[in-house]
Amino acid sequence: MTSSPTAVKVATAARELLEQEGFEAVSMRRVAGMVGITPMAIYRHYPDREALLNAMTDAGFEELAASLKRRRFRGSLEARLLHMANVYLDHALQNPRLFELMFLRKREGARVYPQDFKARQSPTANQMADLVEEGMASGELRQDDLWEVVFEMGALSHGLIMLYLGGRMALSPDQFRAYYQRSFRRYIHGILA
Amino acid sequence: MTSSPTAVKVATAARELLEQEGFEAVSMRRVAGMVGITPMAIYRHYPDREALLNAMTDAGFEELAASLKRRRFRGSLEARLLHMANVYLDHALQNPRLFELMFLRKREGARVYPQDFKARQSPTANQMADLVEEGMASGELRQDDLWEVVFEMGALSHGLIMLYLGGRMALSPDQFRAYYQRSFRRYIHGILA
DNA sequence: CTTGTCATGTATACACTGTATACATGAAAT
DNA sequence: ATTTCATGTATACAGTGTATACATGACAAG
Repeated sequence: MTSSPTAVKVATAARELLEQEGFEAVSMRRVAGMVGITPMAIYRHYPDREALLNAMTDAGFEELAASLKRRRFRGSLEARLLHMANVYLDHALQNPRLFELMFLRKREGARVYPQDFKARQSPTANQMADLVEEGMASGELRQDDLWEVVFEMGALSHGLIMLYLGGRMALSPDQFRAYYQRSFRRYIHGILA
Repeated sequence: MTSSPTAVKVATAARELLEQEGFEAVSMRRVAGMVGITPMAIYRHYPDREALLNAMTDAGFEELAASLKRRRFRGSLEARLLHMANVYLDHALQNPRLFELMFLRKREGARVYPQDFKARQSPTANQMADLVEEGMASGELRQDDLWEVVFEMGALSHGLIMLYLGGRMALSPDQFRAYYQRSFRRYIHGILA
């Protein structure tokens, strides 16, 4: 748990490899080579490759939560929701492979809907939930299941981001960001006339 | 192109392996073993493993398009939209691993937004687009960018399904289906009071 | 000072992967 | 009868994760 010096060297090497050559390129041998140790030495710090990858995604979640916490969100409820979604998007665009790892990979210990979210164990979702709850309390948002709304906003967000990062949208980052925001607005307002 | 007998044997063996043990278990050696040929014999029918996987996802898209075409959708616009989304969901729940393969994996030749969709090269999206277009024409839906709406409905759908299939939601299939429908309705109506 | 403990590393080996290369076989066409 | 060609096999190589056994060096106790 108290990560040793080489443990963090391993983690940062792995992260570098991840972002530059993708998930499959993160092999024990290559990571070890970058750090200057033997492949088997990694096993002194991580039980297996899976655990190494998990450590990277954990770090990713912490960063995301931190950068959400760092911001001050002002303006209308809608503006704040959009602003918050944008922080998500920033994180995704700046660490695309890590983002895929965070949300695509099946892994033990991932937060599970609804219990872990209702227990407020997801720092990233909590912030969104506070905002939505406030909106429902003030009457600006329709009374509804809080966590259903929050979770599906996340699903829409990830759905779009995954398709974009997966190369299924021929848009520049700026174009995608604009579309992403329009999508969010449509979700909030609905598409009915 | 004109797939030989063994080519389809290989494909069906691969598909079986996929649904039963997951994507990583689909190895050339295991598939070959099931068919009763040498691993290298597969290469007479598919250039490499990647191509074999692509063939499986192509088949998946064809099946999905076919089962969409088979249905008759009636009732209100909203009912028909929901019904259509449900067909998607059926396909996902019945072929979960294949579905992941279809939408998660990065692959050459995947349809790209917006050009391939506007050129109506996605049979599955076309059906959704027709419905939305009709709604916009009749004035039931707000005038908006047709393909943005269609594509983001797909993104919401995939986002939810991927999170569910990825084991991030502790819901029974029926519970998930109900949530999935509520999400869709919220997208259509918006969440504002 | 010595001795043992323990964290950290190495070396080797095994089973598994995709696939390049070279060769075999049998059916259909000339 | 001979050639051609599709289809298969056999072998080998480079890569993977990781189990097992051993080495080394810092530090604490006697």
